[in-house]
Amino acid sequence: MADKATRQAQRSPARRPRVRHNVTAAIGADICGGRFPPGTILPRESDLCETYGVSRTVIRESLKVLETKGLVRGRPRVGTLVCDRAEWNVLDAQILEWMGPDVLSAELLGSILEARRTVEPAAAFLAASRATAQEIADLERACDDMGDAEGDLEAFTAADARFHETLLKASHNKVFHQLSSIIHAALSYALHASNRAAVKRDEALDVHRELVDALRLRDGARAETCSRHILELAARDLSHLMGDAGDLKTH
Amino acid sequence: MADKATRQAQRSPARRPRVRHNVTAAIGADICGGRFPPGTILPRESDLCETYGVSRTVIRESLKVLETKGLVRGRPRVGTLVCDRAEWNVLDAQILEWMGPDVLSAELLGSILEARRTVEPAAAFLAASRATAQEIADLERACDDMGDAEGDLEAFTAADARFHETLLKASHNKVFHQLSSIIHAALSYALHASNRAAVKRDEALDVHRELVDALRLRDGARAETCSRHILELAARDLSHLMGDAGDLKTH
DNA sequence: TAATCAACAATTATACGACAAATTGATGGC
DNA sequence: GCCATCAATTTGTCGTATAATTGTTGATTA
Repeated sequence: MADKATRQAQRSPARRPRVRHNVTAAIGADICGGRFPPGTILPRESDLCETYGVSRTVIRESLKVLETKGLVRGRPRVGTLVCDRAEWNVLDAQILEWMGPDVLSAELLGSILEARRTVEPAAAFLAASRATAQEIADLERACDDMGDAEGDLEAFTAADARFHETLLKASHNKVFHQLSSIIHAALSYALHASNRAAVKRDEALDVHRELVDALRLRDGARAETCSRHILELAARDLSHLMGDAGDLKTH
Repeated sequence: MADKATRQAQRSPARRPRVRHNVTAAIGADICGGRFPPGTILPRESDLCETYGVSRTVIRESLKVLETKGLVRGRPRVGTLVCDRAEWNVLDAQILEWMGPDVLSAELLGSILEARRTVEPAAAFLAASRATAQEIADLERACDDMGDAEGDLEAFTAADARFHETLLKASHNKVFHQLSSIIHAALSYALHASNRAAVKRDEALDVHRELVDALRLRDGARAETCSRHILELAARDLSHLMGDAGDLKTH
């Protein structure tokens, strides 16, 4: 998806009534992007009103939303404090989006990959016994879209993300399903930072299809193995991208 | 029209601490508790003002917060729609708290247990190589508190929750660390619904201590095994609590 | 008579101004 | 030099007004 008009919101002239939800994204992006570093107090609300060109009501609603995400903490008289990054809810899809591919730290990317290697194979195993026919069809459709993408890296990544999200959904585990956001973030990073070779994409696609086959046959063990294989490819991509910093290997 | 005298009477007696937080929790609890079932439109904002005795500003900020949690979705002219439970962010600590032990569905509890059995052993393995001395000391302290709790089930559960939260933190994986909330919820449920036998608590405590030993020796495999053992005990407790209906698989 | 479209109304979305509360820093007294 | 009191500043809350949006209803035409 196109990343909205996050910085358009700051640049808006004056009276533009179409900026209710975008102010939250603008402030959130400014915090995640480092314009308001953790530990600092951001400007008082009346100043933020002028900065973002909206009323204090909107500013306050936005700050309350950011507060629920653990990004800031408001205290009377002292102002709104930007929380430490450790307190940020990194499972929140919007925060990951605001951080963007450029700001995502190597540590966080490593954490996400580790989590995927833990969760996704388990989800694949569960999906083998629980996936509905519709979900399997959706997975196959995602594979087809990945194949049709050809040179379009963005379309390929979108289909890839849909595949993994559907897989988590097909595990019929509510906790796993909620973790889709981190996969979006991981793939989004890979999309922007990499030029994945076509060969590897083909290889990945083959394994994806094999996983769907395993699901259709209700073969949990094989589905789990396929998932591990997919993530191994992703891990290779990532470590290659990050200059093999070495922190990625689990064992 | 809001009765000004009444509101004055409310605020004058003592202090007026953080109206917004209470109102958000109240509406959230009413939604999670079933007073506003999914699919329904909740009363218009001016009515909510009277119901909860606050101004529309506070109501709107609360609704905005609930919207970010996926609980409701506001649309102009039509009102605020209560989203389906599938859209709720069940990883959110507050939502789990609002749902409470009575409302937590068997399906969600099963999902949480499944997720724990997937994540915690992996976290234990990682913690074996990454835990700091301070974290290991904290884990031991939690074990001691569990032992000191004796008959106090609440204190025991609190120490238990602190143990598992510290373990996830010691994995030094940001994603795992954020999942602490679901463990709190699971243990909170077990606390309110069960009368865990003292024998089992002793057995659990022994395994907890063994896990700390494994961490101290940097023995990842053994830590992982201990974690599995702990969760096996928890699973037995849970299935026993829920009338061994086998509800853990599906609905 | 039925279908399409336009005007209306109701409700949310946003804005603005005011006051209350609370915390912190300063200032004066002991 | 320390402590208590006061004032200032900023958030917290409130009330109302205006704009935007959409469901509804009624009219008009084929």
